[in-house]
Amino acid sequence: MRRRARNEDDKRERRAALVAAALATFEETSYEAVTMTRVAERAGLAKGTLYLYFGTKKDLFLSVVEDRLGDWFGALDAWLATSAAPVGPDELSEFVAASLSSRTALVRLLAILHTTLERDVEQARVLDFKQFLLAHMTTTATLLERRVPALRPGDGARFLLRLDALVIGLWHLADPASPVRAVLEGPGMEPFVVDFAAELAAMVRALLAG
Amino acid sequence: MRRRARNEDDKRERRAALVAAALATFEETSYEAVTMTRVAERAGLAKGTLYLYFGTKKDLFLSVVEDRLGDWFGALDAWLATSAAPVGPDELSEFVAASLSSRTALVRLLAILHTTLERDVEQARVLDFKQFLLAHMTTTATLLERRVPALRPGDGARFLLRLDALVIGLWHLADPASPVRAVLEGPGMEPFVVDFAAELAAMVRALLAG
Amino acid sequence: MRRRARNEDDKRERRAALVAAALATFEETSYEAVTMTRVAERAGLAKGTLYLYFGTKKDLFLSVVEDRLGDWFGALDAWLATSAAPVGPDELSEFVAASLSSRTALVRLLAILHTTLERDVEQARVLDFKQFLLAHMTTTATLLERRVPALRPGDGARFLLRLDALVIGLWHLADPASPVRAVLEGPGMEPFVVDFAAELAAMVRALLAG
Amino acid sequence: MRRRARNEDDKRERRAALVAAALATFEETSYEAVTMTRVAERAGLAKGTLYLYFGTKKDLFLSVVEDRLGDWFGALDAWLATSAAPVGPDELSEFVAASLSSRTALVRLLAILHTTLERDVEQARVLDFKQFLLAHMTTTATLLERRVPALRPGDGARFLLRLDALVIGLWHLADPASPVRAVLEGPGMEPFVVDFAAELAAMVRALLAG
DNA sequence: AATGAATGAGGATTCATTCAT
DNA sequence: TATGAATGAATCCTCATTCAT
Repeated sequence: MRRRARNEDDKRERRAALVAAALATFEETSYEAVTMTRVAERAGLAKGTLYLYFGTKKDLFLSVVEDRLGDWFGALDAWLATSAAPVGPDELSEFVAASLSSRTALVRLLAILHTTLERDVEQARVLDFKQFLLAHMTTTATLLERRVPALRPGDGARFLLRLDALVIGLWHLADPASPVRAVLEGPGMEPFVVDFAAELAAMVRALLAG
Repeated sequence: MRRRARNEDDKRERRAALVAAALATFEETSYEAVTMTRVAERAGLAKGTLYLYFGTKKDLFLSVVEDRLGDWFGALDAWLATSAAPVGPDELSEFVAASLSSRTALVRLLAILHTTLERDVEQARVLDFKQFLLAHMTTTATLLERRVPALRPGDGARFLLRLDALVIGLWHLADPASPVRAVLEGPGMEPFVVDFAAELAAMVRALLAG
Repeated sequence: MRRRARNEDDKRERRAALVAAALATFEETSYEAVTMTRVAERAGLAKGTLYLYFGTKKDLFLSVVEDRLGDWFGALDAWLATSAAPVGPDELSEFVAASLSSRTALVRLLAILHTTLERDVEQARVLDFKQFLLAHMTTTATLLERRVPALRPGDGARFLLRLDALVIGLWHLADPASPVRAVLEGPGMEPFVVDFAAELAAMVRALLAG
Repeated sequence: MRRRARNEDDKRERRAALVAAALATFEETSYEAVTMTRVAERAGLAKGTLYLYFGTKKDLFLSVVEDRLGDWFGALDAWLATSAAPVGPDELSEFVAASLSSRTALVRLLAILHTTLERDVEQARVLDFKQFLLAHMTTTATLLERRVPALRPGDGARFLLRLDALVIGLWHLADPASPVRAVLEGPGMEPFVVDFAAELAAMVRALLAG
């Protein structure tokens, strides 16, 4: 038996370790392939213990999303806070595309967030999650509206939501299953091949321009 | 035993009946909830007979997608062929949003196409499906480029692909699971509420403008 | 539609063609993997036609056994009829082992004859099969008793039956499934490796001597 | 819910109970007719619990074989260890035939071991099984070589393997399906009727003599 | 707090055989 | 005779979650 987590700090640490274990396993495989047993083992704990910290698998993964999303919001906020100079559509779209392309796990999670992770979850958990999102969105929206002239006051949150939609949709297209990938290598199939980063940048730019 | 489908016409008809049964069942429930047994029963045939026409559940549903997508492409093509007058971004985005909003089943299918229906399918089936798509896309792309000034030659196919991405992403946001829906009715959650048709129209317009 | 088999000769020919198709398919795969559809296709006929000639899959395969067994009995009889000189245990066991080793299909069929082919078959079909066997056994037994001094009058049939047992048992040991084969290649596993021909010859010799 | 098996002893006991349930069900029916559900029910456990102890149906039945084979090896070893007097071929063959005739389940399992139970199994499981066999064979072979003059040093293992072949082959002949049994009761069919115990004893004797 | 044994729902698929044409 | 469309039975296994200890 592992050392017991008596105080709040210990618990927080243990939660973080479990989230990290879930993330690492997810990065190697897929959401379906991640079993609660594997996560617990990876964290060096028993399955039952995992359930002391996260009530369900979806609860756990919503926490993984919070973790990764927090990381990304943090990076974006930091970037926006670097200076006070106006940020053009090109600059913003490039940063967004690059910062997301290098965070594959986050993108993959967003692609299943609404269809899988948010289904059949306790309403209270959803509330927590949405409030977490809301807090980050509000902060970042404000920063965006301040630095990006293309975004008028009140457009920040909408921009982030639309970005979410673009990320989800483009990832679906850009990440074909292996038999599909094989087919798309054939002649004439070029129209179906999507470069996630490039296309995301282009569409974000168009959005800011349009 | 049902009357036998001897000639090609009978068979085509029976295939169509099975696709219709699958579609109807899907419209009432979800992809997971559709069992091959239910589909067969609904069509008044034995399960084995269903497998005579469609090798797997995914094969069946790819055919449903082809059916619904063909229907939508047909509607779009017909609309584009109505006159020869230039079609503006507003007009096009409105038509697209309206034609898709009234085709919920199609949109729901697109939202799971790449993540579910195209996974673990025979490569040959994927090839058929993609060629079907390609044929429609090519036709429609040509019509679009002819009628829509905002689309320059060669932009038609890309437009359709980006539209696919938008549809998928926006549907994910616009169709929350019921506990999520409940949460989104709370105060301050307005930023998360997405009106599929309106948002799709807006983003398509932006895309054509940008 | 294939030319109809009107007279008895045509029918016999067609039966033979179907047996040959079943045998060829069996040689390439396994009993389970042989489907009635494949056999019919291979013979250039429809499945329904196959059922005009053989009531069940087991009926078909019993006929394949009759065919292959007839061939082997013929070879043995011919060998025994070559001269009138006494045949020693070594000679006989060598011939038996060699003639069976070169007839893999027959051996594989014998290995599943009693457990699979003879289960759930019409009694009438079994009677036919056994009478076919009996006729051959009687003939060959007589020849054996005449030429092989080690076999006293009345021992021929029993010898053939014991040979059947040996063939079945040794084939089971000599033909491991692939994961077993892999394990048997490991150190210390030599006792489990069986050379069908050699072991059969040895055991037949022992039987004639004992 | 059944009392939980916490320590190793409890688990061993539970494994044994499941093996016993499988064996009992097999004795009443056939391998195919034994469903995992029935075995679990018989043991008073849930299906999932059964899979906690045995990964697959074949894994379970290989354990049943180990159980029954261990029992038989034990009986043989005990018999061989009774005294130090030389054991003649007649004595040995009688004991072998009798000990196996009274262990129908074991014989039936051996008859399907190589064709069914050892097919499509994890290589690791096969390795375990073969090592179990090897251990018993080695022990018993040594005892045999010590007590049975007819077996020279090094002949013990081969004897056991040949015995396996005889058991398998003879059981196939001695246990006809019911329509076959009916046919064999007819006139002239006596050559096909096999008395397992008698024939096994005779062939073992011949083997030791030859 | 920690453990890990126990639970049990849930569905696609194959193919021998039949029989309407 | 020939065809091939229609039939339908039958079962293993996974893994999130619970709860006794």
